[in-house]
Amino acid sequence: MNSQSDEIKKDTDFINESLINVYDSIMRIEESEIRKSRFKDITAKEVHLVHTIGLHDRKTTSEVAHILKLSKGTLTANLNNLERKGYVMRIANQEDHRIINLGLTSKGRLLYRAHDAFHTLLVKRFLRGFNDDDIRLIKQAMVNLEDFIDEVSAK
Amino acid sequence: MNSQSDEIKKDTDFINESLINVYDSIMRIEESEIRKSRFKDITAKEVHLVHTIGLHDRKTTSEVAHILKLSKGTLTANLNNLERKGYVMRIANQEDHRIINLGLTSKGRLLYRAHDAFHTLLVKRFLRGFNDDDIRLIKQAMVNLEDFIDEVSAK
DNA sequence: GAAATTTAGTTTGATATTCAAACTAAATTA
DNA sequence: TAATTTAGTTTGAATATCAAACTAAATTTC
Repeated sequence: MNSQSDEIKKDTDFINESLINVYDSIMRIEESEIRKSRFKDITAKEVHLVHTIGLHDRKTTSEVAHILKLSKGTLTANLNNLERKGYVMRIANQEDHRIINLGLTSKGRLLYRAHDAFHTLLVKRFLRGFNDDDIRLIKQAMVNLEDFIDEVSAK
Repeated sequence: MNSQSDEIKKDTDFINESLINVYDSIMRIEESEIRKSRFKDITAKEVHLVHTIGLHDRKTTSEVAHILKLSKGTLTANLNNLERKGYVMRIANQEDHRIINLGLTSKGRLLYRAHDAFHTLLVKRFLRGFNDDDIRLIKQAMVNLEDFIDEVSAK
């Protein structure tokens, strides 16, 4: 093996370890940043749930449970907490009285935007120094990863 | 805003959502793949711990707890499970009888390698179709991300 | 159109995970 | 040698999770 391919092996190994390490750190930072702000009663998991509800406005409880791959019972418990803390609202569905649609309160939307701003900053730094072609290339790598995930999930 | 920068905004938004989505999926897939193999009694968290112990052989319990950012009590509980299942061993330290060094059993090393093989495949697919320059570029993006994480963690 | 079935969400009961603080035993320092 | 520090475990409390039982509403079947 020559030094050129050694170099590339080192790069792929680095990418491998990085992919493993990065997420835990992001979750931890997200929680600590959010707790420095006015949202002191929120965990990383709860931010994630608020993000999902904000992204999928007025979806039903079952739909959100499916998106997050949580059981309906677990989601009910989480919703109780987030409703009590004033971030999420349950909206009775007028057509079908079995259905509860979910939405964010104005406090919930504030949290959503604060979290979104943090992520925008994160991605800005992730892509720092890259031109448009580079960004397309990195996007393609993420598409590859999602394709792989879909493939393995489907089989 | 012109259509060119619209395009790039869409790419960065995609990368943003992707970064959030991908990890959960990877954890889920890892667990389901590992459970299809001969290691049916293992959770994703436990694979992660086995990976860490494999990577940092013969480290002390406190060192591993620090690496994983777990309390010592939590690690003790996890070690009890993994020792019972036969993946991890506690090795009494001869110089200092307070210290327990951690290592993998041969079954643990098998799991370590199976998990590693899965990750190698994952990264291979992540980098599919890219040349050496592209890979260096993607590595740089991961370095950017780790730098950002370090920066925010430090402050 | 009443009875049976299905669906949406909640409640319940059991199990897992985690942490901080108290604790034990060993090593180091005074 | 006594006091302190260190490494790891135990304990007790708080959370999170799931599957299964349950309730109420809607749909289907006869």
